[in-house]
Amino acid sequence: MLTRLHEPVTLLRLRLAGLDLSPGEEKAITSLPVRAVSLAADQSIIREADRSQQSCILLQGLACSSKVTGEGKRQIVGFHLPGDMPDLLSFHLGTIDTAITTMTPARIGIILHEHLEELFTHRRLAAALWRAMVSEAAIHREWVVNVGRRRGIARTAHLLCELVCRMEAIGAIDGDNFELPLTQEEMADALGLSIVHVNRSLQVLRQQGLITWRGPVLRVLDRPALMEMGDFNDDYLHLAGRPGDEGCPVDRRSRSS
Amino acid sequence: MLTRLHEPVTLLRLRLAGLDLSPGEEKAITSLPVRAVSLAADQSIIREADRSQQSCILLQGLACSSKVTGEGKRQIVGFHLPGDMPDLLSFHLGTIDTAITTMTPARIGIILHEHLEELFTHRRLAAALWRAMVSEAAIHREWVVNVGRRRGIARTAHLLCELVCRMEAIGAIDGDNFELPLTQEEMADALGLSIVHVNRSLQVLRQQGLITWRGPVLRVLDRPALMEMGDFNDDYLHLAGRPGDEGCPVDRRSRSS
DNA sequence: CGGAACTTTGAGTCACTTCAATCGGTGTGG
DNA sequence: CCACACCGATTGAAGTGACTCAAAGTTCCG
Repeated sequence: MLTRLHEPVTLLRLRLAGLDLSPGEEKAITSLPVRAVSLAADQSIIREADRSQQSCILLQGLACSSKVTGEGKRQIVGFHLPGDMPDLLSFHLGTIDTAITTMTPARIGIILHEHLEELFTHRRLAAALWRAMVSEAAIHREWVVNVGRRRGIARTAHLLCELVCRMEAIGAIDGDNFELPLTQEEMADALGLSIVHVNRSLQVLRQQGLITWRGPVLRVLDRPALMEMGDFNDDYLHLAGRPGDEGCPVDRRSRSS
Repeated sequence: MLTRLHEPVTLLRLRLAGLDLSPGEEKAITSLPVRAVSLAADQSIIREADRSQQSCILLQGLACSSKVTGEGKRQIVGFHLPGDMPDLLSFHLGTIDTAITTMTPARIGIILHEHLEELFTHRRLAAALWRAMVSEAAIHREWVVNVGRRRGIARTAHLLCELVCRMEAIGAIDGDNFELPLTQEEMADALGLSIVHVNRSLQVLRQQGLITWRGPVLRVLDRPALMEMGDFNDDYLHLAGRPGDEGCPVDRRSRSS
């Protein structure tokens, strides 16, 4: 099904949060040809064949990027939420060095690189994509710290905090509840821990009254305490509307195009 | 000392490896105003004050980005070699969430963001900077895997392999020797290990005849074996000249500007 | 009701850490 | 030129966080 951006536009907008678009920019986004595709859980998002021809935007559902070591151990290196463009880098690199997999049933919008190029001709849109890319890299850096220097319990709490904040930023959180349909195995692969250890870490968080996690719904009972426990500070997420995060010079200028 | 790009240009070019520049692009680079600054080892590269006003390019020496946990443990999240632009992201984000520190005496070139903007108007140069950014992110992802899923010895070997390959890519390697003036403490902070364990891991690598590391000079005695030991594959570095790494569509097109 | 997938629990083991001391090189002041 | 101090590398030994193995308990779903 080839369509124009309807719901996607609202998502793309979230990524550009804080930007009021000029008519030209508006049009560039809404006229972007996008093919919407539905996927089951645990499906690879990347088809070998057309790697360097297209990228996608996650519309609904949860996905992750992962790599596997020579010993067969999997490490998830990042989660993708609705509005993210997990394989945007293929546009610039021509290859992708991670597997990108849905973790829930999902819908993605596929955008051909030739069309994506259009967006890049708008400097402020290009800058917005830059910012998305750069803040993804910032998340990776924090993950290195998390996996490298925090022990199991803090590490687990930290990841939960990140997910809460990111979910919140895209409005996918309801009070203190939100859907987090991850298995403990997936948590383990994201945290560089064993399943058993994740299970025990979560028990501690529960016993201390910080969270509840029954079924797919995570409830954060005591956010400050969870952040404390996870040594968490959301600066690295570069969420919109923070002082010092004004974006690049291009944005601060009057609208062009 | 305000200067024009002399030696820096050769470095910037390395980043763009494989691109033959048009006269316009050539000029954009060589006319870029750059202030060269010499720094001692263990100096912070970022001065609080002008964070969002300028970025730098590392001309000589070795630097790293690091973060510190609430418990005071340091994690190095990436190394910077000559030619890298460690704080390029400040151009897009306005803030930097890591400390950037010299690890040896170093020279950096400081470029004002207003001048950097000039480069971004050249689409192929902008694309080249994108690629630099994106491949840095790819390195971060591999670090997450390394720290999360490989044991001490493999982890250590893997990092050495990365440094060898990156050094080689910028021509900073002589045969199998190259200058790697890191302390074991710095290695430990990069690997998420204790100093003691790094020391013992290195001993294994030496005893197995894979490396020699006396003083600041690392010699790789058996590269294939070291790569084997470190479960290393250099795909993620996206070094120039690899099949599938043709860069983005902008590059594949005829020169503009 | 049965089976698959996930969670939870227990117990033993190991990789890695921490603590603490020694060794070796290098620079400096006397 | 030597004594001392400092920094980094190395070693030993004890402790522990996290892993592995294995089994049992749950939940979900056809």
